[in-house]
Amino acid sequence: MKKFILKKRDNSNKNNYIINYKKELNSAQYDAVMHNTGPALVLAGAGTGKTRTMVYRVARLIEDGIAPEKILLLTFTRKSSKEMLSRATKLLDGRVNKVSGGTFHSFALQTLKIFHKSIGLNQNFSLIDQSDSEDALSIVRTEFINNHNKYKKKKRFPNKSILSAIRSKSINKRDSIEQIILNEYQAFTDEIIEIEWILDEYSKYKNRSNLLDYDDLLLLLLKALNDSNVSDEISKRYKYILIDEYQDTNRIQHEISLKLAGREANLMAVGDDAQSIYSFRGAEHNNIIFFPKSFDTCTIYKIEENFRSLEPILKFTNKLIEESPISYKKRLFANREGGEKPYIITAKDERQQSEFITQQILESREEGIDLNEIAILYRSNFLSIDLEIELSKSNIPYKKYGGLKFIETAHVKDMIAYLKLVNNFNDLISWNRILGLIKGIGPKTISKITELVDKNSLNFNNYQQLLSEFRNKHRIFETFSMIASLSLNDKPDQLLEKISINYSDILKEKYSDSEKRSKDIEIMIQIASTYNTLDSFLSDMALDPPNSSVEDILPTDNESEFVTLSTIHSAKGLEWKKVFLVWALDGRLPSVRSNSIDDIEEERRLFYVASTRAKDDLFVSYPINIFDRQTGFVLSKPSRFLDNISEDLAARFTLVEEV
DNA sequence: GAACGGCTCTTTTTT
DNA sequence: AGAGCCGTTC
Repeated sequence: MKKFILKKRDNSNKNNYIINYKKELNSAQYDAVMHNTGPALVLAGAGTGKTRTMVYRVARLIEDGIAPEKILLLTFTRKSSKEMLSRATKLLDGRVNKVSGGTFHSFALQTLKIFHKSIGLNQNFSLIDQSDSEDALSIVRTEFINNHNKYKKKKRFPNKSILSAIRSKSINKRDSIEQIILNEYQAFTDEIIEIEWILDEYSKYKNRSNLLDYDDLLLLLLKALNDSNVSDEISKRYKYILIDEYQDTNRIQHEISLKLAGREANLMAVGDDAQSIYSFRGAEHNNIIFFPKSFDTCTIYKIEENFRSLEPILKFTNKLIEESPISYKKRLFANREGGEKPYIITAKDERQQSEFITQQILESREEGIDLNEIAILYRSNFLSIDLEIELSKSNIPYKKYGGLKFIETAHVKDMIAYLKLVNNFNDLISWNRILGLIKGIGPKTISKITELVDKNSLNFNNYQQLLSEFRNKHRIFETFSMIASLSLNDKPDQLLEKISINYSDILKEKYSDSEKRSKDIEIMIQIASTYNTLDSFLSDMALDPPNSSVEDILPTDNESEFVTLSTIHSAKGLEWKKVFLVWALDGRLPSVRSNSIDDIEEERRLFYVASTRAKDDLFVSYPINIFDRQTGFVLSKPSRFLDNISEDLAARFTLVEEV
């Protein structure tokens, strides 16, 4: 019989990596990158190279022979996932492109497409976005109110967006509707039964239409993962899981993460509890605290050296967050010395604030600073209006993030609705939208027609007989015959071309600015031409739509230099040399709508996220004497988060106009 | 009875 | 830009 001896494996080839990890990373980053198996939590403060660490870890795993498709990288937006992978590709090579991943929602979609059978999901489901979902809720709600006279006139019955928020929170926080109302919507504690009933009807409505909303994606993914066949298959597929922005995951995402990781639990969560800003979406910054407790052992890595900001900015932001009762105290220290203290600037009104910033940007341009290195950040979308006017006046090109997106404009949504019907004839939400475009057709007629669709008694052969009694029947017929002429086999851009021929009449009737809107549709067709299948186009439009606003959807390439205007939320993860945080006014940041201590603390973190975007210069400004309609108060105090900022941390100025 | 047009109000943040 | 309300029109 042969005798074996165990020979110690030679690990010295670890030094044969293509990438010199030791040299290119600091020791905290290096440790996280080299983390091998088992659960790990990486606490990486703002500007400490969190993305860099993830990029290097992906590369390192691949260099160690892990098949790239077995690495699952879950990120907060698809943009950040693309960015990470392209950076890792530059670092290593094309193998990186095979890494699996996306956002939780897009990953859920991919998985449900494969495993739909095991949870009894019809394959041809389509996705609806927030506003579609609210449309459906509104239909159900109106019907309910019409059937119950006592809600007709009197008091405030929750509107569609509140209903949507309640449902969404209940799913995302894994809590009952009743609990959510008792905890967060006390104004409606007397209507719990009614709300539950409406939300239940809404679910049925979606089921009949074969539609899934954002929350359903997560809920069904979790359901699928609870099937042991699915979860076994999944654990075979993905051996190493990395999750970014863990502080902004919610309870259901946490549960999904644990399921995905399976018994091996090669799960690395990365995040910073100081930057948790999505609690309105059910995000639970405590997830990051609970994370290690979900396992017997969990390695924790802290990365605290800040490479982004000059020291005075870091001192300022450290002070901002110092009073926050977050659990993991980090001490960020600066790698970059020099620079000036942040400016805190009082403007007498909004106009003056806009003019000042515009002037600063013009001066920066004179000094040779690239406009791409400048950002203006604000709490809420509508706070940018005056700035936009002023920037346009001075011919400063800008690109706006957050706010009304291309995909959310009425005409684009209309076009999408036609496409969805090609894919799914039972999509009642799209029928509602499309039929509503026809002149002479209102809610009553629509509900009669959709009822026929719902009963499966209407089709392309019999619509003329069934719908002949209606007023304006010819226009209804036109719509039907147009949709009938569309085929699933046509490419998305061809479909849109056909639709737009019919739609252009509607557009002209409905809008005074129809020319502008029909240009948008041309742009839409261009975007669609990069897709081969309707399904892929529609999925992307629901989960990964072009996220800048209408005007700058297509890079008007000759203008490659632009200032960024963004909500703080949309600025997450990004950085600029010069950052202007505007409207740092008590009542705007924190918003007057934030009341509880938790709300206020989240506003503080928002302030923190905004200021930590700055590399070299930070300007915090606020106008005073602003009348707030909601409260009836005049807002004239700077943000309370600036209260404890002493003169050695920031320099305060008042704008005075030169005479 | 159903749909329309014009008015005012209002705007946290997003997958 | 859009949503909701209300008086007017078909």
